[in-house]
Amino acid sequence: MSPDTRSSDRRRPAADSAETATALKLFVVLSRAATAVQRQASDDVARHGLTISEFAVLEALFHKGPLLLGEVQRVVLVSSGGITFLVDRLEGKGLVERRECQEDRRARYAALTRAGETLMRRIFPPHAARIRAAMSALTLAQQRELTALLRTLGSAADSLSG
Amino acid sequence: MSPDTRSSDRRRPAADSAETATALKLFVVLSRAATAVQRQASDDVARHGLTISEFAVLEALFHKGPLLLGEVQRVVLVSSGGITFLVDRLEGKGLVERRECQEDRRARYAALTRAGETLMRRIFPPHAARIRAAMSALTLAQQRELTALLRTLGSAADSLSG
DNA sequence: CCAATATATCTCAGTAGTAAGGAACTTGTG
DNA sequence: CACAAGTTCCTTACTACTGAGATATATTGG
Repeated sequence: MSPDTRSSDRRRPAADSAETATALKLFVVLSRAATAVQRQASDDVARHGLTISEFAVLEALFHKGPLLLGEVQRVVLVSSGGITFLVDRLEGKGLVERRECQEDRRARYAALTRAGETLMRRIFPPHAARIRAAMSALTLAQQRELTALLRTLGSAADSLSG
Repeated sequence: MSPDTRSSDRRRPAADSAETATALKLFVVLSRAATAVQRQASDDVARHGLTISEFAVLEALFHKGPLLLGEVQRVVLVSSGGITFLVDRLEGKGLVERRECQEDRRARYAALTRAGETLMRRIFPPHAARIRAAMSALTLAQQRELTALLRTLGSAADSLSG
């Protein structure tokens, strides 16, 4: 597509290896930054006996109301077996309940129980504040720029896999 | 420190919530981008029967030579039990071997075997090319900028945990 | 030198997840 | 209608870890 890549029999090894080195460095830094920020989130929710994935389910239901399990799965990005397991656990903790779906009897809703709703009202704001604190080494403008770059990168990488 | 945060009794809720929303969005986009890129890497090394973590160990030894297990652990960022398990597996595959350390008999080196060296010579270049492809939605300049922002973010978030 | 502490690896039990396949149900087609 | 194909969730078996504690060795201060 771009003029730089139209020919393949005359390569420029030096430029190629500079590109490779840049990409590899980015890969490492991206993984570490994500891990570091996730650890902040994880430490925070662990104080309430929750994992990040459990919290992500609660957060989706908190902000969007009852969702079909498949919808939750798409938000949380976990396998189908994983979402069953997650909702089982949250049901065991009394924070979430399954409800029937009239229109499609294969499907089930997940919904916050009253206890789940109460818990989220209490712990979501400080959790959000902790995420904000973790990001606060960057200015708002930098955070927006970073978000834009990561969105481009993420959707391009996603589309490579299907 | 900064002029905006010197006072705590007069807040600006609107600005606070804009900051929170930006930070939360960044958190989601960061996690997804990292997952998407890691999936590319993972799919690539899976063709050779390796996990990302196994490949990371091989790569460290390939580029730096024999390393103490603790040093490998710091590079790959897994628990102490995890590094033992990883090196066990790679030893089982004949790609890595443990060696004694004269100066400190508690410690052990991990080193590539000849088979490990051969394998890495063969699979590292196409792996690097795949990472480069996954990043190629961004220009080189954007990749460098992204790296700089992520480095800032990552080390700040790290220092919050100790 | 001895005791206390620190360090490096390993062991073991437990956990969060995946992947593949199956049961129940729905939808589309002849 | 009847049947094939698709979907929604669940089950099962497995995997890659983590975290706490054990073991062996090293270091430090008295």
